[in-house]
Amino acid sequence: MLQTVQKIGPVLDLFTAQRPEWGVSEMASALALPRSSVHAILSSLVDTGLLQTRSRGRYRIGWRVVELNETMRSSVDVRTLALPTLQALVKAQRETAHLAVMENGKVLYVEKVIGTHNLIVRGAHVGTLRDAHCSGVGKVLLAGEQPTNRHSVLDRPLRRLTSSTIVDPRKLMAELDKVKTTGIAFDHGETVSEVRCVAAPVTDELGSVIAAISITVPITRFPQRLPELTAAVTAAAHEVSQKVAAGASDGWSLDCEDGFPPDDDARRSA
Amino acid sequence: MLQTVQKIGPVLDLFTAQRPEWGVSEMASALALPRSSVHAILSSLVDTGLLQTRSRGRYRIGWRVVELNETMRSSVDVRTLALPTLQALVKAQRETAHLAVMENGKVLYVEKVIGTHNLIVRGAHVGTLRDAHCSGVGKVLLAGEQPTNRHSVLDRPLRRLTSSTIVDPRKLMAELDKVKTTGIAFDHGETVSEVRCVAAPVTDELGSVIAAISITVPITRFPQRLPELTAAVTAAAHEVSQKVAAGASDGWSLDCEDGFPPDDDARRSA
DNA sequence: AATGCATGTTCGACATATCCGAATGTGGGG
DNA sequence: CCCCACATTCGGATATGTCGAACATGCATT
Repeated sequence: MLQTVQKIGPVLDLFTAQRPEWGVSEMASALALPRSSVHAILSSLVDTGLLQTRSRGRYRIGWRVVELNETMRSSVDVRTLALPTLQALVKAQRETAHLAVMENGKVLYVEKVIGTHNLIVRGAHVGTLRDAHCSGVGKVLLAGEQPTNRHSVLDRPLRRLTSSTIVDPRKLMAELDKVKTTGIAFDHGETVSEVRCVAAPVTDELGSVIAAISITVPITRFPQRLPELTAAVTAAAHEVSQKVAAGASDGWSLDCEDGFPPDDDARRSA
Repeated sequence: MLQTVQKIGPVLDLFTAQRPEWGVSEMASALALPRSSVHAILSSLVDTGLLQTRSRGRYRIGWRVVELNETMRSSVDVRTLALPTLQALVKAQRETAHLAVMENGKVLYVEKVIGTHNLIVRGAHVGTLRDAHCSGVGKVLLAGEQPTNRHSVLDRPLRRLTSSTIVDPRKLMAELDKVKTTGIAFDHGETVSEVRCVAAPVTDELGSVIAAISITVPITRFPQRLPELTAAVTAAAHEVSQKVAAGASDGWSLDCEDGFPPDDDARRSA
């Protein structure tokens, strides 16, 4: 493993919406590294385009990220495939829907369609990583993991967020088994007391769980809507799973046409 | 400079919409490197989250990119600020609009709103890098560069795409000066013969050109709409520039609220 | 204006992580 | 069942990153 490359992880972690711009010294003290070392990392990242430096000595995320993000979208991508389904789901149910994937033992929200009915559920922005044990999507994704990977989450202490949060590993394991067999997970206020949610797994052509769809409602509307939401989320998840299995046989074929040569040549300059 | 980090540039370049997935051997031959070296790079990138490996030995772009992209958007970002303006522009003019920035001497399209009127202008996808000398946005961005940086583009041969393409550096330099003074650039079929376009610069609070807005029309509709489009694009560019200058003093302030602790802790696992 | 400080950037010798050929796993097809 | 292609691991020669200290640069204060 290239330890030098691994060093960029903690560096990239520092760039957040709250603090999108960093200087060398600030970052050096944040990472407890010498200024010169941080400078080396940052300037190398600028060179690759992952970072950029508009004003002298101030570093922010670079446009290469936009490029990669777009590449990811236009190749087969759960987000792209799921978005129409999510929108239909939200239109029909009028509640906020999420699409999430597992990222290193945590839940990463990758798409979100806000319900016409309400605007709640802040704190689950696209791009945020959250604990997996206390949400509908989290339990769906955990249930779909190999037992080995489950343990990597279950072995460390489960943080309590509300009185309903499952903090006992044995109880959580039992819950996950139930989710695995029923194909549906609920969040009975395990993250935020007043919020309920229903989640279902998106699978690939081999049946592995690759993502989760959820729909979120305030506790007040939950009981009477439970059956309908469960059906709708399950249906949506199945629909997306089928699209995933169907594969990328869509219209991404021809991109570069007349007047725009392939342009594989020198992108980097002196 | 960390040469090890620089090595990831060419690797990331390989991931395209056409070929979003790579194995070690394919990439080793594409890069003319030993398999073991490529493997080291790839597995390190997986570790940072920039890549992921769903099926064994197959590498694709990782979710970290989504995270960074979203961070970029939610911090002050030309795209976010410009989008409403672009949409209004498109709605009023019914023609396709683009937002582009300069990336290493090339034009990078970062936002695009398709006109209700037509669906032309393929080949300028969000995320694509194009030559700067032959488009409206390119000339606007070049005109806004420091003379030094201008040269890095002007010094290498200017590729001819149509009969109207400016390939003489002296003529281009004159054109850029005109653009600089008038604050508007045109593309008279310099990229694709049948396509005309009007572009204007977006500036930051210091007056530096940081992006360009353009509106694109087929040659048939160009003459009679020229004055109107020029005015509209100029107005839109000014509007976005003011938003940029106004800064991030919007609503990005509070993100994490109850039930969602900051979560700066261990994201990486063993 | 001039001075000082804080921060970004460069340099070079030492320590160490990377490189790459070869050996070892691993999965799929004949 | 065997074989092949590919991904992955291993280890010693060597190129590479590290970090303190010097240098440069921009900003704020006197």
